[in-house]
Amino acid sequence: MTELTQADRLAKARAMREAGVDPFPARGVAAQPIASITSRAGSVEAPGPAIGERVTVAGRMAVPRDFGKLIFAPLFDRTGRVQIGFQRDVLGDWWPRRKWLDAGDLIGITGEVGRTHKGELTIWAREVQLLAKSYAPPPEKWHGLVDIEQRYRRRYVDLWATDGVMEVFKKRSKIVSTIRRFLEAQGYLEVETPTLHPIFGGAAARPFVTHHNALDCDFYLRIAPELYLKRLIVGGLERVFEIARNFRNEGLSPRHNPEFSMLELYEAQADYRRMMELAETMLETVALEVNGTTKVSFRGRDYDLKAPFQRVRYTELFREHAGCAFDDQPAVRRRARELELADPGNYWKLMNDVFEATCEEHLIGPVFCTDYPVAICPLAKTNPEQRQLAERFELFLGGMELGNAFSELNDPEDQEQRFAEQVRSKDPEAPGEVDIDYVQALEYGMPPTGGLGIGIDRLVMVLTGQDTIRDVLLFPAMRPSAASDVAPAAT
RNA sequence: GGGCGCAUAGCUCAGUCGGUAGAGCAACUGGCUUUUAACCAGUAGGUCGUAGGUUCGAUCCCUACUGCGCUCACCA
Repeated sequence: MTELTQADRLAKARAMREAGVDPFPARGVAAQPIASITSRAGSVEAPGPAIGERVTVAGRMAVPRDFGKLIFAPLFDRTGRVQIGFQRDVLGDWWPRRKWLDAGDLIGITGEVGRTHKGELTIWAREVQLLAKSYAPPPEKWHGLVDIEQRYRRRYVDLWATDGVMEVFKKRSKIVSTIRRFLEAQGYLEVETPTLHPIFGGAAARPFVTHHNALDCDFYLRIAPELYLKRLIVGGLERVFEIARNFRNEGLSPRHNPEFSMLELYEAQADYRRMMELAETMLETVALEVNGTTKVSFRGRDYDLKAPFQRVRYTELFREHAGCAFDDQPAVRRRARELELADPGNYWKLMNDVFEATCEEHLIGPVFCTDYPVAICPLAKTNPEQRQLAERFELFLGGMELGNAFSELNDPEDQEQRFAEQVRSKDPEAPGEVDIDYVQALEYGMPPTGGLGIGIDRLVMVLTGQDTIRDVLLFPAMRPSAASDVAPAAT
């Protein structure tokens, strides 16, 4: 036992066992969802069909209000909350056992649906069953869990103790399932590709490294599923998607968690224009499905996810806000010095730093920023009309990158050269060796393909109005708790 | 990694210009059959994050450490 257990609760459990009652019985009760009862009960003026009905509910009991011979206590399950009324004159033999119950206990109640004098919907208990004793007391009833660290560390408490938390995660689940249905309806196949990668690629990020004992070699936790999914396009699956957990060894921020979920999809015969349409239609559909509206409020600003989204060219945005052409090297370098940007040692990286410093704040959106300089797009096809540009876009909302897409580069020779260039750069975020296996896949022929990535966590942030990524992750990354906080080993 | 801030009862917080601490809720005892942050009376509960230092004396002042929050940096 840990310091969370309260002696009086433990003592009650022992008293129960002595009386032949198991505080942790093997089986639960067949209970109806509370919401199914409250929704049928109607109003005080027009009581619905549930009134008078005998029902069984199960859930966690909140703090009881004790009147001596009458006790009221709220009970809640995953669907809702209802008041339970315990009466001495109804409960008979069970009545003395009421003292065994504490706030936070999991109980099952069978009783009649009714109302109090004040009209509150109440289930008047006839049978009470303790389903599991709660040794640790719930958080303070009015303030709830306010310590942010504790909220994340003890999400299992936060989910029911903090208003709105469960709602966010239910919505997250609905967002993901809506995306699956949307893509399946378009003939997409959901696939799973490796998380352990011998070479990291498909994005620019520092990887986590791990070791496989039997093979005695290092693996990287994937930073993106991209290169495996495109192998499947070579394999002829033609339309694939994966909702992949990616791992990037980077700092934490309100927008970054070291492990995060990314939707990536690839479609043969498509290009980045089709990906734009797919992205905006998908977001519009998901918003309507989970929120009933395309309007969202995020970080104090209102947005409309109704398709089509605005489109703006990277190069035009650059000229407008950076004040020079993206390929005017002397001017861009001058601008970078004015902005006091550190020189990354590579012109195109510097140029993109200037872009981020001057343009991203203007990408309120939802907006597609299109036609990136090809030099910063190692996996995207060159625009046939403008050889300096790639067929690529990023989707922004509120200055935050939500998505990234391009017409996939399928020329193996070109791809090999771009990989080789990355390796030469010695950039810690670029792979250390050319992914020959991927180049070989392209040598068999990959059809013209459009690919799209959407950050699921960030999309959930937008659709649920949460400011930080940690509020849409059930268990956000945190430093392991200090030894003193860890429960001592069982004795 | 840098800066700023926080750490006191199970929870939420107050407090001590340096003399080892209080409230509300939760708990416990008693009362109450219509409350909904129930109420009334009483009881109990704290190595004041950890380790040093200054001091007659530290929860308070100083230093370091640990954890967390905000922020900057990092982050396609």
